[in-house]
Amino acid sequence: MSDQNSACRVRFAPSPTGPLHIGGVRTALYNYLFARQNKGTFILRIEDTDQTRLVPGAEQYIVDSLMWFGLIPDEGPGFGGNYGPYRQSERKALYKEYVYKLIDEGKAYYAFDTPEELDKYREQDQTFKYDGKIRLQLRNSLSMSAEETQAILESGTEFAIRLKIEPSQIISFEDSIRGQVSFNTDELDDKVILKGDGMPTYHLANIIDDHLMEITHVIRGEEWLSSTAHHVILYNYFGWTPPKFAHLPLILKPSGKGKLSKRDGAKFGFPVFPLSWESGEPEDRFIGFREDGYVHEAVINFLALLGWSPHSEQEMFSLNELIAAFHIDNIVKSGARFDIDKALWFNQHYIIQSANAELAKKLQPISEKYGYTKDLNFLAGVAGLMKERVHKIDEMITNARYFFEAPDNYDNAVIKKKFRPELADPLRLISDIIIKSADVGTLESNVKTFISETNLKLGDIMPLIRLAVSGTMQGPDLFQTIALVGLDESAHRIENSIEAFEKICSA
RNA sequence: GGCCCGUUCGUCCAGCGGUUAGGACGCCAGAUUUUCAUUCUGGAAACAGGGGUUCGAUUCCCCUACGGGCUGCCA
Repeated sequence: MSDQNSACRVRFAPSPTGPLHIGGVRTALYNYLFARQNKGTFILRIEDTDQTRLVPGAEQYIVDSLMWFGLIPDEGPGFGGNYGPYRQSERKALYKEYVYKLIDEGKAYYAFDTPEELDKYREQDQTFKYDGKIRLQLRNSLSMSAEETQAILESGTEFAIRLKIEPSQIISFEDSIRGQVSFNTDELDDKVILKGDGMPTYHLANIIDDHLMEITHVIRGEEWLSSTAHHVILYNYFGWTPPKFAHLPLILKPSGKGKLSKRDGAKFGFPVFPLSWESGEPEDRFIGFREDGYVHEAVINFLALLGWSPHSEQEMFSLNELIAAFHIDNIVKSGARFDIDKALWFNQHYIIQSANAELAKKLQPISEKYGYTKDLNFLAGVAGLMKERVHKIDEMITNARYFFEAPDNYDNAVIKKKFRPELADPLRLISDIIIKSADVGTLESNVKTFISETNLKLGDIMPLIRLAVSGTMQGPDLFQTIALVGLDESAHRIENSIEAFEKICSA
């Protein structure tokens, strides 16, 4: 139990630049599980240092998403806590104080090169890197005299502050998932740590906040592994002890290459965001798992197993079971392809497990979308009959429209195979029996008795009744279906179908 | 290009020197069922390649190949 730590504090630190990606949800989940298991603290920190990429509503979306999954932060904006503020934009002054300490100690320096100049260098040389080999040829406080630097600073020119990386040193750290990872500082560039607008970059803000918020374990995506060397250097420069790092494998596209991205949802036909998102821009609309008919338990279970293994044969985990079973050592090293079929399978399982009344509540807005006005009681009935034959909530309606309106067409192939003119009369009689039946039980026995007395086989007439009532051969128990549709309504549907059947057969 | 990380069935995971290489999703077949679905049973399906180390490598080391990430005054 190497990572057990009763005082552990972990954070989920998303950037509010758009809806929270499903990979981000998994990162949040692992952090949450780790915190809960160790009786630690799960912190939400909003990393909004890039003012240009800030998207209104994104922060709220992040919070809403976490709430939907039940991953409730112990500290964070709107959640309280003694280490705030939890929005980096509100901590701006704090970072400056630290950055100037670095300047004073010669561990960072002013850089006056404009972004445009740097772009030009990169255009000319693909391998351009702002580092110790080249910095004396560029415009910064290391290449200029103190007077010159002072003059530029006093002129009010915008400047950045860069981290000064010392040459030829080996920076290594222990990653809980990957083991020892090392970098040679010769490969590292002098990262900008304070931008022209006075905001820190991720690297600076991140380590200052993690230190000040007493974060003990940094559990984040693998895309941060490369820059961890810079972070370790920063910790060293400040004389702080770095937290433990764990870099999670990425979630990859189901096919093809690269990590799963926001556009992949539309491309592959499944959601990549927890909740639906709409910014106003027509191109910036995405359906969420919730709106697409997934239940949060399923998404969590699926995500938990994408990159982590319980080392047992157990597949189904509630959030509490995950808390008990989770362990960082069992996180997988390699990237995991996103497989929507598996998510669908989990979803089906959790839908079947759900109480009908619960499902009815989720069904109501969907049914209204289709113009149906049925009460929760009725919808619970639909849920009861449909839940074990759907993968998504909405399919309880889209695959069973016959509970809400009479079918407007029939499965012709079956009719042609099963219908004969002699069956018209029995169908009419059955229609009568249905109307006169008191409840499902008597309905079923009445109809079955009639069928055997008429010397018909169940297989001769049942498919036709089913078709008459629902239009399709796929569906729940016929008698229960009839009962829910309504005895009178079902009887009418059967009467009305006879003519249609005759027409189909003569065509 | 450079650096870092990775590589077991189509996919997600087990395996941590000696196994008939295991489970799950998906797929196929069968049973049950008035249909569909659920459920149950069975089946096909993998250690990237090459060198070492070892009595013995899927397991340890190296190389190659492939995949991924980073390489921004984005996070």
